[in-house]
Amino acid sequence: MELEHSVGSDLAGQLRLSVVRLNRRLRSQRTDETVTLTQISALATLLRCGAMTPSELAASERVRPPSMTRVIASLEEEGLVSRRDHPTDGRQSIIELSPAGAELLAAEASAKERWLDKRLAELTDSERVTLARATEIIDRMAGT
Amino acid sequence: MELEHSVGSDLAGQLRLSVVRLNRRLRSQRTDETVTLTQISALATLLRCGAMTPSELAASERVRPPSMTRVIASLEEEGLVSRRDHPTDGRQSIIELSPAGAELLAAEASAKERWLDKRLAELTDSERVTLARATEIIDRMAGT
DNA sequence: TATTGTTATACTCTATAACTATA
DNA sequence: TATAGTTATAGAGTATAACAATA
Repeated sequence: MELEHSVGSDLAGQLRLSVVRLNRRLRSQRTDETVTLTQISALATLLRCGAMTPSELAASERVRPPSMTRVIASLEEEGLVSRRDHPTDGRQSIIELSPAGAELLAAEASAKERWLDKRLAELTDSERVTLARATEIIDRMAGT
Repeated sequence: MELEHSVGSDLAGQLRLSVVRLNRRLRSQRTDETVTLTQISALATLLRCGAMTPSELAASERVRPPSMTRVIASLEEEGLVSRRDHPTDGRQSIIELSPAGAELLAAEASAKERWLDKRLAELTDSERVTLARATEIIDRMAGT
């Protein structure tokens, strides 16, 4: 009983390792070269929530402002976001998804030749439903 | 219909972002200081599969040998694993979970004060079951 | 004086390439 | 010559601390 509990039902530990290892796989399998997962995540937030300031984007992505400064700089270089002045506050600026950024996100969503898509295609409908529900729960837990 | 499909059913994209963001949270919320998630993952593999060579451990963890060299070196420094000579091949060595490493894993599993445990405690039983099933599916997909 | 954002710097995690030791 | 492992080096991703500009 005690043993079973400590070995078999450590959901936090299991989930933690699963996430760490799948994250590793996702990053290593990525051969795209143009954008990183971190950049895609920021672009997806801009698509979902609309234009916002760097600080707001950092808060949405749960990273610190200096980290987001670097992500935004790389996205600007590649033309995937654009920056405009804040209408009333000279310190702030507004980061907006560019048409190229929106196109890239759409292409990502329809590119079905990637590693994860292939693995998902091998699952049953029921398993995919479970994963879809899990992503909702995870997003809620992570505050995204 | 088309819009709904492209926005609502990109399971790969949703899962990818959920994993990237939860991984970020897990690493940033970690205040332990003694071991990293990467180290815990390696220790957990040694517990589950038993002693093995550095190459085998790298393959199990799906990282390259030089990456595992560094993980093992840090675990050795902290006394969480021990190394012994391979009985027949002078090139190889055997990495084994030490009693301190096993203790640390047990302590991790029973430390219920951490961020993820608190988030999980706020969920319903049904949601936790969904996550438990999802971890199994993910582990199968990631080949672990 | 407080806030927004950036720059400087450092650490973790991971990779590839080159090297050493042994088979 | 091939294999196991390490060392050297680099890049992504993130952080804290210090600074600049504006409020």
